[in-house]
Amino acid sequence: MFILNPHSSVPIYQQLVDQVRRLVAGGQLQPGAELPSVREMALEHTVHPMTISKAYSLLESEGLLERQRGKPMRVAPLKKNQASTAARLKQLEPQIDALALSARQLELSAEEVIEQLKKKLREKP
Amino acid sequence: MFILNPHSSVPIYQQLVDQVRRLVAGGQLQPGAELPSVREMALEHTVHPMTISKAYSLLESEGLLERQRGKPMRVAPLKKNQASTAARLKQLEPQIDALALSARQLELSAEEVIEQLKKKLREKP
Amino acid sequence: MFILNPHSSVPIYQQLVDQVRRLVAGGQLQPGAELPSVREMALEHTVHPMTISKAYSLLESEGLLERQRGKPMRVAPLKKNQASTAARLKQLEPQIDALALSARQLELSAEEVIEQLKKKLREKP
Amino acid sequence: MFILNPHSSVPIYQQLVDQVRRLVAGGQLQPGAELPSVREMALEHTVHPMTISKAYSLLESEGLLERQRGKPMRVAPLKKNQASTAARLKQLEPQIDALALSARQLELSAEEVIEQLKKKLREKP
DNA sequence: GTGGTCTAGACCACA
DNA sequence: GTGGTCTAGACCACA
Repeated sequence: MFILNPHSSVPIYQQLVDQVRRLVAGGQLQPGAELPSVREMALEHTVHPMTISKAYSLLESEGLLERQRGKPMRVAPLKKNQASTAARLKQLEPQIDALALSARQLELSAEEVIEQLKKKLREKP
Repeated sequence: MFILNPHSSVPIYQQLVDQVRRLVAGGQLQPGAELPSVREMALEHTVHPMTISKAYSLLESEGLLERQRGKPMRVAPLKKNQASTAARLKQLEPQIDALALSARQLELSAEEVIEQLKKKLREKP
Repeated sequence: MFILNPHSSVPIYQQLVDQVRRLVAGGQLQPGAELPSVREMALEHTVHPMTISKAYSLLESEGLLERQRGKPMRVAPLKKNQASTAARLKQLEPQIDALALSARQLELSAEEVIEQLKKKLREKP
Repeated sequence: MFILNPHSSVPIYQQLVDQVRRLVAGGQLQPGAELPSVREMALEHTVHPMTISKAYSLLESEGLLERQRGKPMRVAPLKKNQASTAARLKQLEPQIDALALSARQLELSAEEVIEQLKKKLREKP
Protein backbone atom coordinates (compact mmCIF):
# COMPACT_ATOMS: atom_id res chain seq x y z
CA MET A 1 0.00 0.00 0.00
CA PHE A 2 2.88 2.33 0.73
CA ILE A 3 5.78 2.96 -1.58
CA LEU A 4 8.98 4.21 0.00
CA ASN A 5 11.97 5.02 -2.14
CA PRO A 6 15.23 5.31 -0.19
CA HIS A 7 17.00 6.86 -3.18
CA SER A 8 14.62 9.75 -3.56
CA SER A 9 15.78 13.16 -2.44
CA VAL A 10 12.55 13.41 -0.47
CA PRO A 11 13.19 12.15 3.07
CA ILE A 12 11.60 8.81 3.75
CA TYR A 13 9.46 10.02 6.66
CA GLN A 14 8.16 12.77 4.38
CA GLN A 15 7.21 10.31 1.67
CA LEU A 16 5.18 8.37 4.19
CA VAL A 17 3.49 11.47 5.61
CA ASP A 18 2.55 12.60 2.10
CA GLN A 19 1.08 9.25 1.20
CA VAL A 20 -1.00 8.86 4.31
CA ARG A 21 -2.39 12.35 3.83
CA ARG A 22 -3.38 11.53 0.28
CA LEU A 23 -4.89 8.15 1.06
CA VAL A 24 -7.01 9.73 3.76
CA ALA A 25 -8.03 12.63 1.57
CA GLY A 26 -8.88 10.23 -1.22
CA GLY A 27 -10.93 8.04 1.09
CA GLN A 28 -8.84 4.91 0.63
CA LEU A 29 -7.99 5.11 4.31
CA GLN A 30 -11.30 5.54 6.08
CA PRO A 31 -11.68 6.95 9.59
CA GLY A 32 -11.04 4.18 12.06
CA ALA A 33 -8.80 2.24 9.67
CA GLU A 34 -5.69 0.86 11.35
CA LEU A 35 -2.22 1.45 10.07
CA PRO A 36 0.57 -1.10 10.12
CA SER A 37 2.56 -0.98 13.35
CA VAL A 38 5.85 0.87 13.33
CA ARG A 39 7.77 -2.39 13.48
CA GLU A 40 5.79 -4.09 10.77
CA MET A 41 6.25 -1.26 8.38
CA ALA A 42 9.91 -0.81 9.24
CA LEU A 43 10.55 -4.46 8.53
CA GLU A 44 8.58 -4.50 5.33
CA HIS A 45 10.47 -1.55 3.87
CA THR A 46 13.80 -2.25 5.57
CA VAL A 47 13.76 1.17 7.06
CA HIS A 48 14.69 2.36 10.54
CA PRO A 49 11.69 2.16 12.92
CA MET A 50 12.43 5.70 14.08
CA THR A 51 11.72 6.88 10.56
CA ILE A 52 8.23 5.40 10.57
CA SER A 53 7.67 6.61 14.09
CA LYS A 54 8.56 10.15 13.12
CA ALA A 55 6.05 10.11 10.28
CA TYR A 56 3.28 8.74 12.49
CA SER A 57 3.98 11.34 15.16
CA LEU A 58 3.74 14.13 12.66
CA LEU A 59 0.47 12.79 11.36
CA GLU A 60 -0.83 12.48 14.88
CA SER A 61 0.06 16.06 15.80
CA GLU A 62 -1.73 17.05 12.63
CA GLY A 63 -4.84 15.30 13.86
CA LEU A 64 -4.99 12.86 10.98
CA LEU A 65 -4.03 9.77 12.96
CA GLU A 66 -4.70 8.90 16.55
CA ARG A 67 -2.79 6.77 18.94
CA GLN A 68 -4.64 3.95 20.73
CA ARG A 69 -2.88 2.52 23.77
CA GLY A 70 -1.47 -0.85 23.04
CA LYS A 71 -2.96 -0.94 19.58
CA PRO A 72 -1.76 0.32 16.21
CA MET A 73 -2.50 3.88 15.17
CA ARG A 74 -5.69 4.50 13.30
CA VAL A 75 -7.17 7.16 11.11
CA ALA A 76 -8.94 9.80 13.20
CA PRO A 77 -12.70 10.24 12.96
CA LEU A 78 -13.28 12.52 10.04
CA LYS A 79 -13.32 16.23 10.47
CA LYS A 80 -12.44 17.62 7.15
CA ASN A 81 -10.53 14.56 6.17
CA GLN A 82 -12.10 13.52 2.94
CA ALA A 83 -11.67 16.68 1.04
CA SER A 84 -13.63 18.02 -1.91
CA THR A 85 -12.19 17.53 -5.36
CA ALA A 86 -10.99 21.10 -5.34
CA ALA A 87 -9.22 20.61 -2.02
CA ARG A 88 -7.58 17.43 -3.22
CA LEU A 89 -6.41 19.12 -6.38
CA LYS A 90 -5.01 21.85 -4.18
CA GLN A 91 -2.93 19.18 -2.42
CA LEU A 92 -1.54 18.08 -5.75
CA GLU A 93 -0.66 21.58 -6.80
CA PRO A 94 2.98 21.74 -5.68
CA GLN A 95 3.77 18.61 -7.66
CA ILE A 96 1.94 19.87 -10.72
CA ASP A 97 3.73 23.19 -10.52
CA ALA A 98 7.10 21.51 -10.23
CA LEU A 99 6.35 19.26 -13.18
CA ALA A 100 5.25 22.19 -15.31
CA LEU A 101 8.42 24.06 -14.43
CA SER A 102 10.63 21.09 -15.26
CA ALA A 103 8.83 20.51 -18.53
CA ARG A 104 9.39 24.08 -19.57
CA GLN A 105 13.04 23.91 -18.57
CA LEU A 106 13.37 20.81 -20.71
CA GLU A 107 11.62 22.59 -23.56
CA LEU A 108 9.01 19.88 -23.82
CA SER A 109 5.64 20.67 -25.31
CA ALA A 110 2.44 20.33 -23.32
CA GLU A 111 1.31 17.54 -25.64
CA GLU A 112 4.40 15.45 -25.06
CA VAL A 113 4.14 15.72 -21.32
CA ILE A 114 0.41 15.09 -21.13
CA GLU A 115 0.69 12.11 -23.43
CA GLN A 116 3.21 10.58 -21.06
CA LEU A 117 1.22 11.40 -17.97
CA LYS A 118 -1.93 9.86 -19.43
CA LYS A 119 -0.04 6.67 -20.05
CA LYS A 120 1.12 6.50 -16.44
CA LEU A 121 -2.32 7.30 -15.06
CA ARG A 122 -3.82 4.45 -17.02
CA GLU A 123 -1.38 1.85 -15.63
CA LYS A 124 -2.58 0.51 -12.29
CA PRO A 125 0.58 0.37 -10.19
CA MET B 1 19.26 38.67 -12.62
CA PHE B 2 19.62 36.02 -9.95
CA ILE B 3 17.46 35.70 -6.90
CA LEU B 4 18.93 33.91 -3.92
CA ASN B 5 16.86 33.38 -0.84
CA PRO B 6 18.93 32.46 2.22
CA HIS B 7 15.81 31.45 4.16
CA SER B 8 14.59 28.88 1.67
CA SER B 9 14.98 25.22 2.52
CA VAL B 10 16.59 24.81 -0.88
CA PRO B 11 20.35 25.28 -0.45
CA ILE B 12 21.65 28.54 -1.86
CA TYR B 13 24.04 26.88 -4.28
CA GLN B 14 21.17 24.74 -5.54
CA GLN B 15 18.98 27.76 -6.14
CA LEU B 16 21.70 29.22 -8.29
CA VAL B 17 22.25 25.99 -10.19
CA ASP B 18 18.55 25.72 -10.92
CA GLN B 19 18.28 29.29 -12.12
CA VAL B 20 21.25 29.10 -14.43
CA ARG B 21 19.88 25.88 -15.93
CA ARG B 22 16.54 27.53 -16.48
CA LEU B 23 18.01 30.69 -17.98
CA VAL B 24 20.15 28.69 -20.36
CA ALA B 25 17.32 26.38 -21.34
CA GLY B 26 15.07 29.37 -21.85
CA GLY B 27 17.62 31.14 -23.98
CA GLN B 28 17.96 34.13 -21.68
CA LEU B 29 21.56 33.12 -21.16
CA GLN B 30 22.98 32.49 -24.60
CA PRO B 31 26.07 30.36 -25.28
CA GLY B 32 29.09 32.54 -24.77
CA ALA B 33 27.39 34.82 -22.26
CA GLU B 34 29.55 35.60 -19.23
CA LEU B 35 28.34 35.09 -15.70
CA PRO B 36 29.14 37.44 -12.85
CA SER B 37 32.43 36.54 -11.21
CA VAL B 38 32.31 34.50 -8.03
CA ARG B 39 33.35 37.47 -5.94
CA GLU B 40 30.93 39.86 -7.57
CA MET B 41 27.99 37.61 -7.05
CA ALA B 42 29.07 36.75 -3.51
CA LEU B 43 29.23 40.44 -2.64
CA GLU B 44 25.95 41.25 -4.29
CA HIS B 45 24.07 38.58 -2.40
CA THR B 46 26.17 38.74 0.77
CA VAL B 47 26.94 35.10 0.48
CA HIS B 48 30.25 33.33 0.89
CA PRO B 49 32.24 33.05 -2.35
CA MET B 50 32.59 29.33 -1.85
CA THR B 51 28.84 28.94 -2.09
CA ILE B 52 28.80 30.57 -5.51
CA SER B 53 31.89 28.65 -6.51
CA LYS B 54 30.22 25.36 -5.66
CA ALA B 55 27.29 26.17 -7.91
CA TYR B 56 29.56 27.18 -10.78
CA SER B 57 31.65 24.05 -10.41
CA LEU B 58 28.60 21.85 -10.55
CA LEU B 59 27.38 23.61 -13.65
CA GLU B 60 30.78 23.23 -15.21
CA SER B 61 30.95 19.50 -14.55
CA GLU B 62 27.49 19.31 -16.07
CA GLY B 63 28.88 20.92 -19.21
CA LEU B 64 26.60 23.92 -19.02
CA LEU B 65 29.27 26.45 -18.11
CA GLU B 66 32.91 26.58 -19.05
CA ARG B 67 35.85 28.08 -17.33
CA GLN B 68 37.97 30.63 -19.12
CA ARG B 69 41.16 30.93 -17.19
CA GLY B 70 41.56 34.39 -15.75
CA LYS B 71 38.13 35.40 -16.97
CA PRO B 72 34.67 34.80 -15.57
CA MET B 73 32.81 31.65 -16.43
CA ARG B 74 30.61 31.63 -19.47
CA VAL B 75 27.81 29.60 -20.95
CA ALA B 76 29.23 26.71 -22.96
CA PRO B 77 28.50 26.42 -26.66
CA LEU B 78 25.46 24.18 -26.68
CA LYS B 79 26.21 20.65 -27.75
CA LYS B 80 24.08 17.99 -26.21
CA ASN B 81 22.32 20.53 -24.07
CA GLN B 82 19.26 19.84 -26.11
CA ALA B 83 18.97 16.09 -26.06
CA SER B 84 16.40 14.23 -28.10
CA THR B 85 12.76 14.55 -27.10
CA ALA B 86 12.75 10.96 -25.89
CA ALA B 87 15.78 11.58 -23.70
CA ARG B 88 14.26 14.67 -22.22
CA LEU B 89 11.00 12.89 -21.51
CA LYS B 90 13.02 10.20 -19.80
CA GLN B 91 14.44 12.87 -17.54
CA LEU B 92 10.94 13.91 -16.60
CA GLU B 93 9.80 10.37 -15.87
CA PRO B 94 10.42 10.23 -12.12
CA GLN B 95 8.34 13.35 -11.60
CA ILE B 96 5.55 12.07 -13.81
CA ASP B 97 5.52 8.76 -11.97
CA ALA B 98 5.33 10.51 -8.63
CA LEU B 99 2.48 12.70 -9.81
CA ALA B 100 0.54 9.73 -11.12
CA LEU B 101 0.96 7.95 -7.79
CA SER B 102 -0.22 10.97 -5.84
CA ALA B 103 -3.20 11.46 -8.10
CA ARG B 104 -4.32 7.88 -7.65
CA GLN B 105 -3.93 8.10 -3.89
CA LEU B 106 -6.02 11.24 -3.92
CA GLU B 107 -8.63 9.44 -6.01
CA LEU B 108 -8.47 12.13 -8.62
CA SER B 109 -9.46 11.28 -12.16
CA ALA B 110 -7.03 11.58 -15.05
CA GLU B 111 -9.15 14.36 -16.51
CA GLU B 112 -9.00 16.49 -13.39
CA VAL B 113 -5.24 16.20 -13.13
CA ILE B 114 -4.54 16.81 -16.78
CA GLU B 115 -6.87 19.78 -16.85
CA GLN B 116 -4.88 21.34 -14.03
CA LEU B 117 -1.53 20.50 -15.59
CA LYS B 118 -2.56 22.00 -18.90
CA LYS B 119 -3.46 25.22 -17.16
CA LYS B 120 -0.05 25.40 -15.52
CA LEU B 121 1.80 24.59 -18.70
CA ARG B 122 0.04 27.41 -20.48
CA GLU B 123 1.05 30.03 -17.88
CA LYS B 124 4.47 31.41 -18.65
CA PRO B 125 6.24 31.46 -15.30
CA MET C 1 43.56 1.50 2.25
CA PHE C 2 43.72 5.08 1.03
CA ILE C 3 46.86 7.11 0.66
CA LEU C 4 46.50 10.87 0.78
CA ASN C 5 49.52 13.05 0.27
CA PRO C 6 48.95 16.64 1.39
CA HIS C 7 52.14 17.80 -0.34
CA SER C 8 51.21 16.57 -3.78
CA SER C 9 50.19 19.10 -6.38
CA VAL C 10 47.12 16.96 -6.98
CA PRO C 11 44.36 18.22 -4.68
CA ILE C 12 43.61 15.92 -1.77
CA TYR C 13 39.98 15.42 -2.74
CA GLN C 14 41.11 14.51 -6.26
CA GLN C 15 43.57 11.93 -4.97
CA LEU C 16 40.74 10.29 -3.10
CA VAL C 17 38.40 10.39 -6.10
CA ASP C 18 41.05 8.80 -8.29
CA GLN C 19 41.78 6.04 -5.82
CA VAL C 20 38.17 5.11 -5.27
CA ARG C 21 37.63 4.97 -9.02
CA ARG C 22 40.64 2.74 -9.41
CA LEU C 23 39.67 0.45 -6.55
CA VAL C 24 36.17 0.06 -7.91
CA ALA C 25 37.35 -0.52 -11.46
CA GLY C 26 39.90 -3.01 -10.19
CA GLY C 27 37.31 -4.85 -8.17
CA GLN C 28 39.00 -4.25 -4.83
CA LEU C 29 35.97 -2.27 -3.80
CA GLN C 30 32.98 -4.40 -4.68
CA PRO C 31 29.46 -3.02 -5.18
CA GLY C 32 27.84 -2.71 -1.79
CA ALA C 33 31.12 -2.21 0.04
CA GLU C 34 31.00 0.58 2.61
CA LEU C 35 33.51 3.38 2.68
CA PRO C 36 34.90 4.88 5.85
CA SER C 37 32.67 7.65 7.15
CA VAL C 38 33.64 11.22 6.35
CA ARG C 39 34.67 11.86 9.94
CA GLU C 40 36.63 8.64 10.29
CA MET C 41 38.63 9.27 7.19
CA ALA C 42 39.14 12.92 8.06
CA LEU C 43 40.53 11.96 11.45
CA GLU C 44 42.72 9.21 10.07
CA HIS C 45 44.37 11.48 7.54
CA THR C 46 44.15 14.65 9.61
CA VAL C 47 42.30 16.37 6.88
CA HIS C 48 39.21 18.54 7.09
CA PRO C 49 35.96 16.58 6.83
CA MET C 50 34.77 18.85 4.05
CA THR C 51 37.66 17.71 1.90
CA ILE C 52 36.56 14.10 2.21
CA SER C 53 32.95 15.10 1.76
CA LYS C 54 33.75 16.84 -1.48
CA ALA C 55 35.35 13.72 -2.88
CA TYR C 56 32.43 11.54 -1.82
CA SER C 57 29.93 13.96 -3.34
CA LEU C 58 31.73 13.96 -6.65
CA LEU C 59 31.82 10.20 -6.69
CA GLU C 60 28.14 10.10 -5.86
CA SER C 61 27.18 12.46 -8.68
CA GLU C 62 29.25 10.24 -10.92
CA GLY C 63 27.13 7.31 -9.87
CA LEU C 64 30.00 5.36 -8.40
CA LEU C 65 28.98 5.73 -4.77
CA GLU C 66 25.57 5.97 -3.24
CA ARG C 67 24.39 7.59 -0.08
CA GLN C 68 22.57 5.54 2.50
CA ARG C 69 20.95 7.98 4.84
CA GLY C 70 22.33 7.65 8.30
CA LYS C 71 24.91 5.14 7.19
CA PRO C 72 28.25 5.53 5.47
CA MET C 73 28.42 5.74 1.71
CA ARG C 74 28.81 2.57 -0.24
CA VAL C 75 29.82 1.46 -3.71
CA ALA C 76 26.81 1.58 -6.03
CA PRO C 77 25.58 -1.57 -7.69
CA LEU C 78 27.41 -1.48 -10.99
CA LYS C 79 25.22 -0.48 -13.87
CA LYS C 80 26.88 1.36 -16.63
CA ASN C 81 30.13 1.46 -14.73
CA GLN C 82 31.50 -0.86 -17.32
CA ALA C 83 30.65 0.83 -20.56
CA SER C 84 31.29 -0.78 -23.92
CA THR C 85 34.86 -1.20 -25.05
CA ALA C 86 34.36 1.47 -27.68
CA ALA C 87 33.05 3.92 -25.12
CA ARG C 88 35.94 3.26 -22.79
CA LEU C 89 38.43 3.70 -25.60
CA LYS C 90 36.74 6.96 -26.41
CA GLN C 91 37.42 8.05 -22.84
CA LEU C 92 41.08 7.31 -23.35
CA GLU C 93 41.31 9.22 -26.59
CA PRO C 94 42.50 12.58 -25.33
CA GLN C 95 45.42 10.94 -23.56
CA ILE C 96 46.31 8.85 -26.60
CA ASP C 97 46.21 11.92 -28.82
CA ALA C 98 48.46 13.84 -26.47
CA LEU C 99 50.93 10.96 -26.33
CA ALA C 100 51.03 10.67 -30.11
CA LEU C 101 51.71 14.39 -30.39
CA SER C 102 54.53 14.24 -27.85
CA ALA C 103 56.08 11.24 -29.51
CA ARG C 104 56.14 12.93 -32.88
CA GLN C 105 57.65 16.07 -31.42
CA LEU C 106 60.33 13.96 -29.78
CA GLU C 107 60.96 12.26 -33.11
CA LEU C 108 60.40 8.89 -31.59
CA SER C 109 59.29 6.04 -33.80
CA ALA C 110 56.02 4.24 -33.27
CA GLU C 111 57.92 1.10 -32.37
CA GLU C 112 59.91 2.72 -29.62
CA VAL C 113 56.83 4.22 -28.02
CA ILE C 114 54.72 1.11 -28.26
CA GLU C 115 57.50 -1.03 -26.90
CA GLN C 116 57.65 1.19 -23.83
CA LEU C 117 53.89 1.30 -23.42
CA LYS C 118 53.64 -2.48 -23.62
CA LYS C 119 56.17 -2.79 -20.85
CA LYS C 120 54.18 -0.47 -18.61
CA LEU C 121 50.91 -2.19 -19.37
CA ARG C 122 52.38 -5.50 -18.35
CA GLU C 123 53.53 -4.24 -14.95
CA LYS C 124 50.75 -4.51 -12.38
CA PRO C 125 50.87 -1.17 -10.58
CA MET D 1 53.88 24.33 -35.16
CA PHE D 2 52.53 24.75 -31.65
CA ILE D 3 49.22 23.41 -30.45
CA LEU D 4 47.70 25.09 -27.43
CA ASN D 5 44.45 23.84 -25.99
CA PRO D 6 42.75 26.31 -23.65
CA HIS D 7 40.33 23.65 -22.40
CA SER D 8 42.98 21.26 -21.23
CA SER D 9 43.57 20.94 -17.52
CA VAL D 10 47.26 21.45 -18.24
CA PRO D 11 48.04 25.18 -17.92
CA ILE D 12 48.67 26.83 -21.24
CA TYR D 13 52.17 28.02 -20.36
CA GLN D 14 52.99 24.45 -19.38
CA GLN D 15 51.75 23.08 -22.68
CA LEU D 16 54.06 25.46 -24.50
CA VAL D 17 57.04 24.66 -22.30
CA ASP D 18 56.52 20.95 -22.86
CA GLN D 19 56.30 21.31 -26.59
CA VAL D 20 59.39 23.44 -26.97
CA ARG D 21 61.34 20.98 -24.87
CA ARG D 22 60.23 18.12 -27.07
CA LEU D 23 60.84 19.90 -30.35
CA VAL D 24 64.36 20.76 -29.25
CA ALA D 25 65.02 17.26 -27.96
CA GLY D 26 63.69 15.82 -31.20
CA GLY D 27 65.83 18.13 -33.30
CA GLN D 28 62.95 19.87 -35.03
CA LEU D 29 64.04 23.08 -33.36
CA GLN D 30 67.75 23.33 -34.04
CA PRO D 31 70.16 25.47 -32.00
CA GLY D 32 69.96 29.00 -33.26
CA ALA D 33 66.42 28.65 -34.52
CA GLU D 34 64.23 31.63 -33.71
CA LEU D 35 60.91 31.34 -31.97
CA PRO D 36 57.86 33.44 -32.75
CA SER D 37 57.78 36.66 -30.75
CA VAL D 38 55.60 36.76 -27.67
CA ARG D 39 53.10 39.00 -29.42
CA GLU D 40 52.95 36.96 -32.58
CA MET D 41 52.30 33.78 -30.73
CA ALA D 42 49.81 35.38 -28.37
CA LEU D 43 47.84 36.71 -31.31
CA GLU D 44 47.95 33.48 -33.23
CA HIS D 45 46.57 31.46 -30.35
CA THR D 46 44.41 34.20 -28.84
CA VAL D 47 46.15 33.82 -25.57
CA HIS D 48 47.38 36.42 -23.11
CA PRO D 49 50.94 37.58 -23.96
CA MET D 50 51.92 37.10 -20.34
CA THR D 51 51.21 33.42 -20.73
CA ILE D 52 53.66 33.07 -23.61
CA SER D 53 56.15 35.25 -21.82
CA LYS D 54 56.00 33.03 -18.75
CA ALA D 55 56.73 29.94 -20.82
CA TYR D 56 59.67 31.58 -22.59
CA SER D 57 61.13 32.79 -19.31
CA LEU D 58 60.98 29.32 -17.85
CA LEU D 59 62.68 27.89 -20.90
CA GLU D 60 65.32 30.56 -20.70
CA SER D 61 66.10 29.90 -17.04
CA GLU D 62 66.38 26.27 -18.01
CA GLY D 63 69.01 27.16 -20.57
CA LEU D 64 67.04 25.88 -23.51
CA LEU D 65 66.27 29.26 -25.04
CA GLU D 66 68.25 32.45 -24.99
CA ARG D 67 67.14 36.02 -25.14
CA GLN D 68 68.67 38.28 -27.80
CA ARG D 69 68.20 41.99 -27.24
CA GLY D 70 65.68 43.41 -29.61
CA LYS D 71 65.29 40.15 -31.42
CA PRO D 72 63.10 37.11 -30.84
CA MET D 73 64.29 34.35 -28.56
CA ARG D 74 66.24 31.54 -30.09
CA VAL D 75 67.23 28.01 -29.24
CA ALA D 76 70.46 27.96 -27.25
CA PRO D 77 73.58 26.40 -28.72
CA LEU D 78 73.35 22.75 -28.00
CA LYS D 79 74.68 21.32 -24.81
CA LYS D 80 72.80 18.17 -24.25
CA ASN D 81 69.86 19.41 -26.18
CA GLN D 82 69.30 16.74 -28.74
CA ALA D 83 68.98 13.83 -26.47
CA SER D 84 69.60 10.16 -27.11
CA THR D 85 66.64 7.94 -27.87
CA ALA D 86 66.73 6.67 -24.32
CA ALA D 87 66.67 10.20 -22.94
CA ARG D 88 63.81 11.18 -25.16
CA LEU D 89 61.85 8.12 -24.15
CA LYS D 90 62.52 9.11 -20.57
CA GLN D 91 60.84 12.43 -21.29
CA LEU D 92 57.79 10.59 -22.55
CA GLU D 93 57.62 8.37 -19.51
CA PRO D 94 55.18 10.34 -17.36
CA GLN D 95 52.65 10.38 -20.17
CA ILE D 96 53.09 6.70 -20.87
CA ASP D 97 52.71 5.87 -17.21
CA ALA D 98 49.55 7.91 -16.95
CA LEU D 99 48.12 6.26 -20.03
CA ALA D 100 48.91 2.80 -18.74
CA LEU D 101 47.26 3.63 -15.43
CA SER D 102 44.14 4.98 -17.12
CA ALA D 103 43.93 1.98 -19.40
CA ARG D 104 44.06 -0.37 -16.48
CA GLN D 105 41.45 1.63 -14.61
CA LEU D 106 39.23 1.39 -17.65
CA GLU D 107 39.86 -2.35 -17.84
CA LEU D 108 41.11 -2.08 -21.40
CA SER D 109 43.45 -4.70 -22.75
CA ALA D 110 46.93 -3.84 -23.97
CA GLU D 111 45.93 -4.82 -27.50
CA GLU D 112 43.01 -2.44 -27.62
CA VAL D 113 45.07 0.48 -26.41
CA ILE D 114 48.05 -0.19 -28.64
CA GLU D 115 45.82 -0.64 -31.65
CA GLN D 116 44.38 2.79 -31.05
CA LEU D 117 47.74 4.39 -30.39
CA LYS D 118 49.19 2.95 -33.58
CA LYS D 119 46.38 4.47 -35.55
CA LYS D 120 47.06 7.90 -34.08
CA LEU D 121 50.81 7.65 -34.62
CA ARG D 122 50.28 6.88 -38.26
CA GLU D 123 48.12 9.96 -38.86
CA LYS D 124 50.27 13.00 -39.49
CA PRO D 125 48.52 15.73 -37.53
C1' DG E 1 41.87 40.38 -12.35
C1' DT E 2 39.92 35.14 -12.37
C1' DG E 3 38.64 30.60 -9.92
C1' DG E 4 40.38 26.57 -6.67
C1' DT E 5 41.71 24.39 -2.30
C1' DC E 6 41.76 23.91 2.38
C1' DT E 7 40.96 24.54 7.40
C1' DA E 8 38.27 25.72 11.61
C1' DG E 9 34.15 25.43 13.22
C1' DA E 10 29.00 26.21 13.62
C1' DC E 11 24.61 24.31 12.79
C1' DC E 12 21.25 21.28 10.59
C1' DA E 13 18.48 17.16 8.69
C1' DC E 14 17.97 12.45 8.64
C1' DA E 15 18.03 7.59 10.49
C1' DG F 1 25.50 7.80 14.48
C1' DT F 2 25.50 9.60 9.18
C1' DG F 3 26.33 13.38 5.54
C1' DG F 4 25.21 18.50 3.98
C1' DT F 5 25.51 23.55 4.09
C1' DC F 6 27.52 27.68 5.14
C1' DT F 7 30.73 31.30 6.78
C1' DA F 8 35.29 33.44 7.77
C1' DG F 9 39.39 33.64 6.08
C1' DA F 10 44.10 32.07 4.41
C1' DC F 11 46.77 30.95 0.50
C1' DC F 12 47.61 29.54 -4.27
C1' DA F 13 47.76 29.07 -9.55
C1' DC F 14 46.75 31.07 -13.73
C1' DA F 15 46.10 34.90 -17.17
